[in-house]
Amino acid sequence: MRSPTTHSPPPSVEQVDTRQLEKLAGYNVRRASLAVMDRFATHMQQHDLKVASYSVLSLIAHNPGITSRQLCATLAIQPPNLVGIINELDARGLLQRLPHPTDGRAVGLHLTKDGAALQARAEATVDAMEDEATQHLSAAERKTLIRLLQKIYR
Amino acid sequence: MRSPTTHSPPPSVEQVDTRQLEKLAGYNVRRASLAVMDRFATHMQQHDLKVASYSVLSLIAHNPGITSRQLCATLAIQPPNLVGIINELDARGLLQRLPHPTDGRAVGLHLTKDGAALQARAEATVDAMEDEATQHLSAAERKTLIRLLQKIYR
DNA sequence: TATTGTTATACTCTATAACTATA
DNA sequence: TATAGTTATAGAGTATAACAATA
Repeated sequence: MRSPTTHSPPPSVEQVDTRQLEKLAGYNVRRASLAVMDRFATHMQQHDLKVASYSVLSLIAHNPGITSRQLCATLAIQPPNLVGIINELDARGLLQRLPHPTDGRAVGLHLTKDGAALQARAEATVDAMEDEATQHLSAAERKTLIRLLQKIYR
Repeated sequence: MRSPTTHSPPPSVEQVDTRQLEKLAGYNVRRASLAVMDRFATHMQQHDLKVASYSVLSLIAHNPGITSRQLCATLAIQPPNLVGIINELDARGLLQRLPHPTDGRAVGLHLTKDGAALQARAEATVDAMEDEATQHLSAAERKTLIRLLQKIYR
């Protein structure tokens, strides 16, 4: 109690009470996302890749011939924001643009030999990082977490 | 190898294979965060609040006299980026800056009557939204999700 | 000497409008 | 008329450096 009789000064806070925010799933998802993205970005530096660049590289690797439009829809990226990513990967000789077999407007994206090699190295880094990020989770918990998250955004 | 005799066209993709990304906890956390933040922003529009503004308002409500520095540390915001948020809430008459009882450099933040009223309304909106966002989750699943997320970012 | 709050500033990420060429 | 890819541009959000006042 802070001096009952004499004119008390405005209160100050020592320990911040965050219970109101921390009981929100949204707040926790947001904080976890910030932590994960930060770790992701740090680990991708060794490959000179941004988080988005890795996602694009990975999707092309597993979907040879994928189009820009498909990448945008899958990753929720706006088309104008994908152009720079693709151009940079192209300039680094990591991917190839080939004419689409049936649609003359579209371009099929493929990894070059260098692109495939970098993608494989980056994927190995990501797998190791994933283990690190979820080191406090059991395999079952990790699986549960992913299942519950997909219930939110799908 | 590029077809020596028949010259086949480059392959195209119909259904995009996202299994490689979706097995990553980080990817799912990120996607869920985007979905949640989008919903949050939409719902806060009716109160003319950004996501960050709501967090600040909520923390002041539950921690009268909290300082800018404490807000920054709690919400992982850089001090220069908090200034604008505080100034706007102040200009709207939602908060009051009172001298800190023991530290002459610091300022204690408090909600005005209007600020407290708006915060209460916004909190009710957030609670309703939280129910909507996790409507596909049982109460137990929601609790589990929060626990697992905190294992990642804490 | 360190810390609180602030200004100025820059960098990244994301969003919108409008064009071109094909369908 | 609609769609794929692109350009230019604007707006958020976030980051660093440096300052005045106070500890």
